[in-house]
Amino acid sequence: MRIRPGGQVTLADVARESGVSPATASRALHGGGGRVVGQDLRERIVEVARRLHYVPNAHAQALAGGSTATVGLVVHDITDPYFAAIARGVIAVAAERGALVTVGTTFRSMERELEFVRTFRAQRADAIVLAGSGFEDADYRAAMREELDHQRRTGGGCAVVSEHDLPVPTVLPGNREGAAGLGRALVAMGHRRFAVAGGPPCLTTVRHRIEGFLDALAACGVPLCDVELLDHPFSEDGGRAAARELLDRGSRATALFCVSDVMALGALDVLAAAGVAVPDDLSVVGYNDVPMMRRLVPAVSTVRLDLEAMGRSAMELAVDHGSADAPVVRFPAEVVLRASTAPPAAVPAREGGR
Amino acid sequence: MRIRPGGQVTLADVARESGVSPATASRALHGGGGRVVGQDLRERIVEVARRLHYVPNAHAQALAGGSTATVGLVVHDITDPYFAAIARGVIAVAAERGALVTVGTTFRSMERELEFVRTFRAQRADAIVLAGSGFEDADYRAAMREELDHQRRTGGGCAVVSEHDLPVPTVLPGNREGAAGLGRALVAMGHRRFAVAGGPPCLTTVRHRIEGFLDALAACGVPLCDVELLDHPFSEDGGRAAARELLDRGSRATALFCVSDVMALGALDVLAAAGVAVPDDLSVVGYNDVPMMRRLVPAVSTVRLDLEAMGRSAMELAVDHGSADAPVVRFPAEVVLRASTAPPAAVPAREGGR
DNA sequence: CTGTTAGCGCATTCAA
DNA sequence: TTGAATGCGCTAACAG
Repeated sequence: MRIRPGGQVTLADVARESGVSPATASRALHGGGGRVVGQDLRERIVEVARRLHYVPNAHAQALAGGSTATVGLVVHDITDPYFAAIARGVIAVAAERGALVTVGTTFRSMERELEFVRTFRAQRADAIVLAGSGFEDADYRAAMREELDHQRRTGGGCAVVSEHDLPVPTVLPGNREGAAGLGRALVAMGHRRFAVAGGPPCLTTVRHRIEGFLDALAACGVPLCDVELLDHPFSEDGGRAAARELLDRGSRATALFCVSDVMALGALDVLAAAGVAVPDDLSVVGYNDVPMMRRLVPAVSTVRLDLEAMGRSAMELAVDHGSADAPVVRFPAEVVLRASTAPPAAVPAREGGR
Repeated sequence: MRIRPGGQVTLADVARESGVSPATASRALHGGGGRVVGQDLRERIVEVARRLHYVPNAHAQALAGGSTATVGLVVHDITDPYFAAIARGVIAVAAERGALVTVGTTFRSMERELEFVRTFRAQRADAIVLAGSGFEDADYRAAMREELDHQRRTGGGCAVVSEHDLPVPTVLPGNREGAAGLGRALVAMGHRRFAVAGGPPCLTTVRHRIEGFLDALAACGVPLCDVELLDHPFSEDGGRAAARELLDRGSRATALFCVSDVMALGALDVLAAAGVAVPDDLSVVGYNDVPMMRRLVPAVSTVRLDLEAMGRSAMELAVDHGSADAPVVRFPAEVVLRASTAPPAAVPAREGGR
């Protein structure tokens, strides 16, 4: 970025122009230190500041010991409605507390994620919130742990959303349980052959959802060897790729579990283009219940998470907890069955199934 | 926010521990000033810094004359896909240039918008981008003009998306033309009686779209007194309210123009619940072509704007232009007719209409 | 190549 | 109530 030339109006300018000392100007403008400035004097100073368009230098203020009133939020992709909803919650609480939110977008890169945390630490953010899924990587985890550790040790707050396996305040969405509930619901409907469109297993969220789903199937007596695992990016395009793979390999699955709504969106696109009828030929489910899912035709079955509340909770945990404790707040997941799921054609809705 | 207790590891600590001067440590760690530090010495210092978990204080760096590599982005609502798309463009370009983006969410309050700009100025942001519509308010405009003026005068960049009538770099989406094209298309289809679900006319974007639409209708000979103006908030809920008003007053309109897709979404919800068939009973159109519109059933006719490109362009304008010039980059709007629009039932698709 | 000196703009001790 | 002095952590001159 460009170097900024001088030309700023400083507190000293305001003080000189008002005929007072910088200290007095500072007190008049920001009322610090419990000290009070004479009514008329203050008014005069404020007036001069306005006339000069004085804007305090936030860096100087921070450096001189004041608070930065800044919160760093790390997300994978701000255009993903999942993160948008969480961000909304975080921003709302931050606003209530007079803090500004800085959003860092990592596009799912571990290096970038660490880099953002370091940058936020450099900015001395009052709190750092990690909204994205953690990675299944020992080095990453150790590095992140150290960063957050120091963040807290130096008086800053932090919180993570999703399982990161880090000793910091954590907001835990029901991933295993929700996916398990979905699995049971599908089995109860009569499905026996499944495909799972999963993101990369290095994402903890992905792994948990898949495990929860498979565990439930196994518990219901479904042979897991019949489950096709489609491993693709955790994105709309990834969903598209998964659906294409499904089609290409001539899958016999009657139900497709996409580990996120966004992936389901992509998959549905490809399926529609290929003439696959949902749910008649194939039932499709997603995860998160972002607002769009209920409006599609057919409306998409999914698992509801109160994303905005999770964001709010994360922000609150981040600012309200010292380095001592690391509370965990769990958010329940609720299976929402809609029109994109139906008993498989081969197994009419006969009672009892099997 | 909480005050941050001390405990930070400083450059001085690293220097002392390494047995060198702070200046040397600074150079070794950040390689500034063209000066070079001896290979082995540097390595030792870097090692010490790592061991101590040294994180430079960004405020001190900024204060001492370095760049802040920070960009402030002001939006009305980050969960609105319109802004999410623009933000994505802004973030992408900022990332290319090594800058971090700070997002401020105003929820359409003029005061908050000004407050964010002041805050970004206080943070000495390298650039400030206003992504939301401007307001039709002389005081607001004058205040914003002064703020941005000073931002630029002090070496910072800035840019606005949408008509703000400010002498700064501007990205202009086709609002009047797009809305006019929509109006003509609807008239060509045979529609004569219209309703317009508009946001508050104090938003410049809203006013331009409505004016463009009405002008086109007038040019086509449609009596404007037959156009019902529904004035509601510029949001999904506003769209809902507009549709309810339409229903309540027993409107005879055959086509509903919603000034944004998000409003159209809300309106469609209410219409569906009320049993109004789209497009058979009522044609509905939106604006912006956010990704969801093409997936709804019926797919929604709208006006396409390349939002992400607009965001990219704004960011580029902001950093590449000094206070001298204020270029205007126009982005074309393209009418996209889909299934939510059809000739009105009363006027079968007879050639020529009228 | 490295150390020394001097501020960046502000809030906050202290003294008056 | 106000003013003077100090230092936050760092970088950018200058010397050496």
